[in-house]
Amino acid sequence: MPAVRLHDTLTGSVREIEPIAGPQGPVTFYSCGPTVYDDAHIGNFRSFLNADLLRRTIELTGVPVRHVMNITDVGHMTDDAQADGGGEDKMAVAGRRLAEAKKSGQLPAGADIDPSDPLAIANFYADRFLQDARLLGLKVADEVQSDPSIMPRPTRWIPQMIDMVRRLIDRGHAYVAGDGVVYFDVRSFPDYGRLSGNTLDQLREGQGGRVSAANQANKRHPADFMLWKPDPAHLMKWDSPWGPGYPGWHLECSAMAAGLLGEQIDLHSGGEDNIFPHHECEIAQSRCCHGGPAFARHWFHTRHLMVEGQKMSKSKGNFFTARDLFAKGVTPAALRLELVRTHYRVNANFTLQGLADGQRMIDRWARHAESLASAIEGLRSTGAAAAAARHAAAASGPLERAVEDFGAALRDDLNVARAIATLNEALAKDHADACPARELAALRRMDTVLGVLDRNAPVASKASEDLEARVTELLSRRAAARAARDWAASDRVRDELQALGVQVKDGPSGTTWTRVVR
RNA sequence: GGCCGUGUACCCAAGUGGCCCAAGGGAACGGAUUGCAAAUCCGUGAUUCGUGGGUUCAAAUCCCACCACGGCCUCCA
Repeated sequence: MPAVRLHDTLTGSVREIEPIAGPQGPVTFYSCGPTVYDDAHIGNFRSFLNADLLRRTIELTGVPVRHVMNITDVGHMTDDAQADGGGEDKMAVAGRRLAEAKKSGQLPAGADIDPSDPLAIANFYADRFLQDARLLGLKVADEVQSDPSIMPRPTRWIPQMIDMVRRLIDRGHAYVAGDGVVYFDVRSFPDYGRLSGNTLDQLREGQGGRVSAANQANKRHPADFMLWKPDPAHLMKWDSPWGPGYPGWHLECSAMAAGLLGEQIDLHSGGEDNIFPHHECEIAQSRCCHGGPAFARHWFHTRHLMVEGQKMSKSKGNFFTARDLFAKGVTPAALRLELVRTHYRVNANFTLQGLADGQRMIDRWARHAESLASAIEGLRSTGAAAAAARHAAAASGPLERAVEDFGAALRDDLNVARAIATLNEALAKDHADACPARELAALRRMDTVLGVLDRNAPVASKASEDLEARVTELLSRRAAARAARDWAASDRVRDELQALGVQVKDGPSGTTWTRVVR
């Protein structure tokens, strides 16, 4: 099967993925994962899910992927902007927030953690992230259960980071400044700026409004970034040749990618905001430490997610977490599709309407899967050997024929919209003569990438159970009214259900209901 | 100031020189169905691609200018 063609941020070109290990793979793929000071929001998940979509697309071509995603549990500083570390430790901020939540009884049941223990805070949010990620079908979050190394935590990689700092100093790419901080010397790496376009002569000191001249005094160049900060007062600290302190925040990915995947890797992903400075700095560190022509062969960056046409940011407070939406009755399938259906190199606009649009599409796919399954079951139970033989000999059905185009669309730089259109077109075609087993297999194969058929149900919770009980009670009242042909009473109950956000459907085989997302 | 991305129907969105009087989904509308609905199924739906020029036999697709929106330039996915 042809290889996946993918855009690469570094060269700006679309190229085939050619695994370092050879055409049979595996493809080595490192994704910048979440920080665990708080719950991940849907913008984070757009980036993680696009990485997941990429790895599933590669796997669809028959090439295995070794996908690593870190979980950043080191408490970095709120004012990392100052590059030499400043402000407050984010883990401490999270701890204070948790302590307050604990006091007011807002902590979820069973979450009895010590808000002064940074690792406990990190683990608390990491567990919640993994729950969300599994619901959304992030494959790496499933794999981590049998292979913990696949989602590494930087707090367990400090020796490797220290080793990298030492090597960078030895090779003349880093120095200890007057304030005792170890900095990377950007002028020692001529390619600095190639990824982001922020070359040293173009970089404007403090253009982001966050770097003050005073904090630059100790550095040889304003763009020099911190590798190790000695700070005995820091919440999390480790011994090092430069005194007890903590590592710079770019270092963890360089160390873990090299340790788990190799000094050179095939793919590296992150959100677009990671391009600079994070990935620019990673490239500098990794290449200067390990040598070699490249760090990652392909850089894969997902653009930001807007919400209802507005920029989403923590400060604006217009962001949703995955859990917020699950609590509203949004299915993981709908959220997954909504976050992945817009091409990764375009800003996506997240809307409740879009979520509903996608849900209808998924429901149609799911109905087809069910009807195919029951057709198979029907043939089996009637022992229709003749029909089975006819099906086996039948020409390919519409879904089976769509698989190739579906895959081709995805292989073309992840053209999800075209892939979905291919599927929808096939579904609208007549498949009366097609073999249901082969058709279902084809649909399932396409779903190995989309990943929606098996997560198309609302997430159960205490609230959803309460709602269900209430709805069941109202529905039986309505059924009684309908049996008595008391339409007025029946409609009153339906209005009541509507007020609860429940849509009633009377079908030939009884009444069903769904939650309306508002 | 530098780097980058986007502008296609009411909404989301594909299309990157002829197969485009432009895919797919949703909404809307019409029909079937229904106690009435919802859901479902069938059908309708842009002679036009931010604006203005240009190149070409041929442009949504290439070039120029302009307008608008978004991202990054050391917190951020």
